[in-house]
Amino acid sequence: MLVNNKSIANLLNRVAVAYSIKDEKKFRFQILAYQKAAETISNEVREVIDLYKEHQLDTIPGVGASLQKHLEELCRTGSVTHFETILKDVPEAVFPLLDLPTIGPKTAYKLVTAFKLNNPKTVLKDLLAMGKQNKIATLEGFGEKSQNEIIKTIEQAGLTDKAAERMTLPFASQMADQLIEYMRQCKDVKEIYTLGSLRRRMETIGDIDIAVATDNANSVLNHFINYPYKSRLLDRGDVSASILATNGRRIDIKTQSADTFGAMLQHFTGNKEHNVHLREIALKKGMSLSEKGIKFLKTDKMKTYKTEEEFYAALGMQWIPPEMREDLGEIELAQKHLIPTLVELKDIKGEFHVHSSFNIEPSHDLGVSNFAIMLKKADDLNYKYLGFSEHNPSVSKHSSAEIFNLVKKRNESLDKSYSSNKCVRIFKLLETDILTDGRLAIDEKSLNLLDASIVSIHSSFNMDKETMTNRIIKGLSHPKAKILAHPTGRLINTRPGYQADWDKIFRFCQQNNKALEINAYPSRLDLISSLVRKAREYKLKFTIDTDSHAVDQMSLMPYGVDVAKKGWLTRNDIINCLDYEEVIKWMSK
DNA sequence: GCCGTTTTCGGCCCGACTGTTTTCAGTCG
Repeated sequence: MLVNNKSIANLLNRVAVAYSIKDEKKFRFQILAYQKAAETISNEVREVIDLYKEHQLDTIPGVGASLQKHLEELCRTGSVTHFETILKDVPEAVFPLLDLPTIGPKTAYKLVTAFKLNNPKTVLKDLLAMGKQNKIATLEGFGEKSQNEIIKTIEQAGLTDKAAERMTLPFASQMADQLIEYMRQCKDVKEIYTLGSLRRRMETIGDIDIAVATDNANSVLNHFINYPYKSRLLDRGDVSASILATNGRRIDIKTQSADTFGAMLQHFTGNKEHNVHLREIALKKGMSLSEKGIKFLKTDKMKTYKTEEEFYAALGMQWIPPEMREDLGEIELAQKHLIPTLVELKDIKGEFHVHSSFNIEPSHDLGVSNFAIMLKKADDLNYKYLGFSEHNPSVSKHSSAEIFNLVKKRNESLDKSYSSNKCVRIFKLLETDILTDGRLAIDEKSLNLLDASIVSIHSSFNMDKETMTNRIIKGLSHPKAKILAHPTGRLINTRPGYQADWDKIFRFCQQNNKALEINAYPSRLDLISSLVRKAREYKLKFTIDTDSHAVDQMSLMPYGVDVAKKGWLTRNDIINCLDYEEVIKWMSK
């Protein structure tokens, strides 16, 4: 098998599923351990195979002596005897069923064995046929309702392949904003927040989760289930409900009274690992945590919390920003009261990556808005400066003298725009391609017309890791190259990023005063936050840019700030939190 | 199977909701 982190995480999860089917009670803690290791590995920036080669497997949290041995075997031979022994009792056809909501390991196993569904490729279709023949309802533990539910989910899964993909953060945010606006029409809604991955500002979102503080849950839930963009009701209880929106996305709502709202927000914001870790710490202090509050085990008394600040304080901790709640060390920092003051949108004083409509005859797409409009927008955003980074003039269509003249003309036009505006300072930049051999697409003479250049990869994504690493480093080596734009090249739901040795690149950036871009464009959100955290360890500088090709896209800056916060950055880490003069100084260093 | 500022052994998070049940199992977050 392919030994990349994604496939390893998948394998560990399958073993956990097999343990659940075998004997959930007996293997309860193995299951947890395997799931936790899978989660850690899927979020690990370093490839397990590389860690194996460097004898660093013991540095993965949640991987102990036992799993370490198994991973070594996996890296060495491509399979693990122990895993295969466990998995051989579980038919392959079980796994596709697990993607359906409400179907877990036990249910999937019962269905697959009862109907002898042995083909994982057709299992969904085969099970649907069984349902249509009314055969599921006759199985023990199943009935009419569960049969109908299974039929419905399989039919919908077949129809909406797209729904399986996660939403980008900006898409999910807008969807949530629309719902929140609707919910505010209900007079019983006192406070309303997003929860879960959306509140943690994950780069991609599965479901929308919403919390409401209210004294009348019934009224709020009634309002909710009548949402105009509802396609179907999924659950409706006394305090929570779920609907499917017309775009196929699930929306969950939870309600709680205002005096216990802090515990509620806390409970549904952190990821699983954050919450489990917190509750373990609480137990040692004789406290049991839930969405209702904190129960003190000695007295069996429950204390409620209006705010998250009070809740964390009760645990002897500083409040933790939602973006950080992933159990990546933030709990330990909060115990020591060392949580960093994360960057905020208001700290942003400009940006360096917008594409105007000035026809520089570029290698890639031109923007659609002119200098004046973009400068006006920058002023509206209270920016002090704006960096124009059109793509370099196409190399194949121009001589180097023509390129020089095009850049010069662009600069003159920018000077004119500035003299008629004078509010927002201008940086004369370009987004210059790093060619396959690592050279920059335009020559020295043209580069010297610029204050600095953004550099990026726009071709030959499929190089091997070492070649790509050297290509990027060579591209960044030019003194004018100051910022590596959308560093990994990934496009969410479209293509993964290219392979590169990030440690090597980060070390180079650290030694040569180069910045990494956090690109706020919705399908990019790149550098990704896990790598931002890693780069932060090298004390690197970052820029946050929108990569706007139209003036309205300049409003996407908050999503870049979200990624920066998820990467634990403060305003001191970010170039576009500097004043104009300081940026000039940084560029000339 | 993991892990340690009360432990290298003995712990390991908590509740809502549904469906098929007559007191609970499975799933989800």
